This record gives sequence, structure tokens and C-alpha cells, in this order.
Amino acid sequence: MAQTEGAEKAGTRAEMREETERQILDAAEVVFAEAGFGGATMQAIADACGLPKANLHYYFSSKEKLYRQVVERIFTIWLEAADSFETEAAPEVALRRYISRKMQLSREHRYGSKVWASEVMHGAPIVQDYLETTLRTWTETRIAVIRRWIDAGAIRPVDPRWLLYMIWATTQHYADFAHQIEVLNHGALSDAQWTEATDTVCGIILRGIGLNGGRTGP
Amino acid sequence: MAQTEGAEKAGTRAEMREETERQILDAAEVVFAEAGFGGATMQAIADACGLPKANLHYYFSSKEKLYRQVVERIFTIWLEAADSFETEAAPEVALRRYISRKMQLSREHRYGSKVWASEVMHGAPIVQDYLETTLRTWTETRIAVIRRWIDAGAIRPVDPRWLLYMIWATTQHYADFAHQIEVLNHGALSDAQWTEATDTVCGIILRGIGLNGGRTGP
DNA sequence: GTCTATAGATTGATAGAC
DNA sequence: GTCTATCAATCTATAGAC
Repeated sequence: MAQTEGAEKAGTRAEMREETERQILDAAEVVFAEAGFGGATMQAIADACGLPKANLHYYFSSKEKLYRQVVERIFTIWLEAADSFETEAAPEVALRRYISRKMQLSREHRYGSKVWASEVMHGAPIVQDYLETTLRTWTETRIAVIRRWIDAGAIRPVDPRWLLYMIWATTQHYADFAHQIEVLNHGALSDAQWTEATDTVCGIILRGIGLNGGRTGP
Repeated sequence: MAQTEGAEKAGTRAEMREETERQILDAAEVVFAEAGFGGATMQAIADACGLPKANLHYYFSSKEKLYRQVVERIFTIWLEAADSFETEAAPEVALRRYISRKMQLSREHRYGSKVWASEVMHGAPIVQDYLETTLRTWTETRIAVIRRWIDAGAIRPVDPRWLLYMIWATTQHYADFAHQIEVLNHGALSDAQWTEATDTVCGIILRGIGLNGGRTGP
């Protein structure tokens, strides 16, 4: 009965702690995404997860520590998606799978994407080291893969960096600018629209680098 | 001697007022871009333009009013660039010019782009009406133009919306994510890199919709 | 118009009862 | 572990001398 709400099948003490931390992180992700780090308040996060403000400081010593954990969680998800860029597969397969996975992430993790965008836009004060280590390494290996495709004549010669930025920008736009898209669309995108947008993005980029973007005939 | 600093050839009283307002708006744009609306403080903006905090409230009654003027100024620049999308020109010409202009804007107005991105990401609390009127109208006319191109068989049949979002996303990414790009690039992009990136973006998108993106031969 | 000083409200963080 | 009450710092905005 230590837990106020019947918060799921509360197991061990450690499991309960993990569950509460997850609730706070979920609420914090939304509030940070909608207000930015500076605009977000601990009170707003507390209200969003139905806990007293003091409890947040019990689980996360400071607002900045809480924010850091939110960003780190997002970066982990981003990295998992990055692995869908298979270095052994053919260009069509690797790129189509990677773009599709990124579009899916934009749909399922809109708030996480916004927090990441906000963090980078403000100069990455918290995750600068991630940019310089993990992201830089990942990017360089993918650039090498794309260079091999070019050398093998599989795709047109384009600087791999501008191609990667285009993929990141386009897919993440559907999360970060979801509000603008929904205004222009007179409502949220339907399942069919998400599928169509994904196919169109894949099609333009694949054809754009000299592949047969469509799935049938030339 | 009313002006503390010898702020340019001070002309009439109205001109001096305009000059001071512009200084404040310039400083505010940078601070809002780097800290977000919530994270920005009037003190930081005052320091950035070398004026006492109280003077900001003399020229702009509140922080929100100042922010609104910053965003409105950016939207005006955005609209001027939007006009470079000529509805009478051939698809290659219209799109290449529009994309190039947007890339140029990302380079010259990094902070403005960030403020706009932040505003939209947070649900456009200040400029919602712009999205529903000016932006929606502009977008619909361009969608009609692209549809005509498709009907005439000039470009492949792609939903014009996903194409426009790709152009917006990719070009604005170079401003909004400039910090990340510069980390991966080990420094700011050179003139040559900006030109190359612009050409690559134009090339991929034009070829992607069935045009000969390159300038020479098939 | 410009500046100093300060009011009034809000915030991150903590103390201490339970 | 959870909650109420509160402190100390900070912020927007303004009053009033110059």
C-alpha cells in the first residue's frame, strides 16, 4: 500500500521505483517537448503525472538531471533505429528500411523527437558529447558505406552527408512540425497518409540518387 | 546627444526609434533562438544589445509582444522567399530557384529559422492564425501548380504536400540543426560546401520527381 | 527617452511531518 | 516513500528620478 495509486501490478520495491521513474520521464518528455527546457516547470511535469512536485526531486535530484535522462532515453531509441541502416544490404533495401523506420519513429515518438530537436537547436548544452562521439562515429561508418555504393556504381555520386541530412530532416519534420502539418491537413494524418508519405519520401530519395524508387518496373 | 551610443547617423526622432527597435529585435531573435521563449530573459536580451532592461519595456510593452514582433518579422522574410516559387515557370526552374532561395535563407537567417521552428514545435501559440490563413493559402496555390505539372506529365505523380514538406524540412534543417551539422563537419560549412549541398538537394529532389536534376546531358 | 531601484509573482529546491 | 509548507533566487514589469 506504499503506492498511492494502484499503479499496475506493483512487484518488488525496485520494480515500483522503476515504474514511478518511467511515469515521470513520460510526463517530462511531453512537457519538455511542448514548452522547451526553459519553459517547462517542475510543477507542470508533476501535474502531468499526478504526483506532488517534491516527489520529482526525490527521484531526480534536479530539473537538469531529469531533462538529461529524458534526452538520453530518446538518444537510445534513435540509435536503435539507426541500426536499421544495414551496412550489408543493397542500397534500395538499406535506405528504404532506414527511411521507413525513421518515419515510424516520427509517428510513435513525436515528443521525443521534439525534445531532441530543441536540444540540438539550442546548441546541445547537455548532449554535446553524444554528438562528438556516438553520432559522429555512426555517421562516419554510414558515409563509408554510401561511398562504397558510389564507387561500385550502384548509386549516383552524391556527397553522403547531404543525403543523410536530407533523410534526417525529412523524416523528423513529420514529428517536429507535426502541428503545422496537421493545420495544413485539417487534422492528423491517417494511416493511409502516413504510408503514402513514407512511400513518397522513399521514392523521391531513391530515384533522386539513381535507383529505381518504385517497387515495380522501370 | 539623446542617444547614449553613437548609433549610426541618427536622423529624425522616428528614425532613431526605428533604429533602436531594430537593435532590440536583432538581439531578441538570437536570444529567443538560443534559449527558447521560456528560457530567454529580458535581461539577456538587454545585455545582448547593450541597453538597460527597462528600455526594452519602453519600446515593447511585454516579453510576449517583443517575441511576437520577432516571429512576425521572420514570417515576412519567409513569405518573400516563398514568392521565389514562380507559378508560371517550368518545374525545373521554379523548384531549383525556390530550393536555392530557401538554402540561402537558412544560411543568412539561422536564428530566425530557429525561432520559427521553436514556435511551430510548441504548437504555434503566437502565430496559429498565420498558419491557418497566409501559410495555408500559399500552400494550396502551390499544390495546385504542382498538380498541373503532374497532369501535364511534366513530373512524376507525387502528392504535392509530401514534396513541399521535404523541401521545407531539408532546407530548414541546415539552419535549425546547424550546430549538429557543424559538429559532424568539424566546423562551419564553407562557401563551396553550401553550394555543393544546395546542388545536391536540388539534384536529388528534381531527379526524384522525374526531372533531369543535373544541368547537363541526360 | 534613459536609467536605477524595486515591487509582485513564479520557480527550483528543501525541510520535516507522516 | 509520500506529502505539505516554505525558503531563496530569479523573473517580468513598473515607478520615479534625471
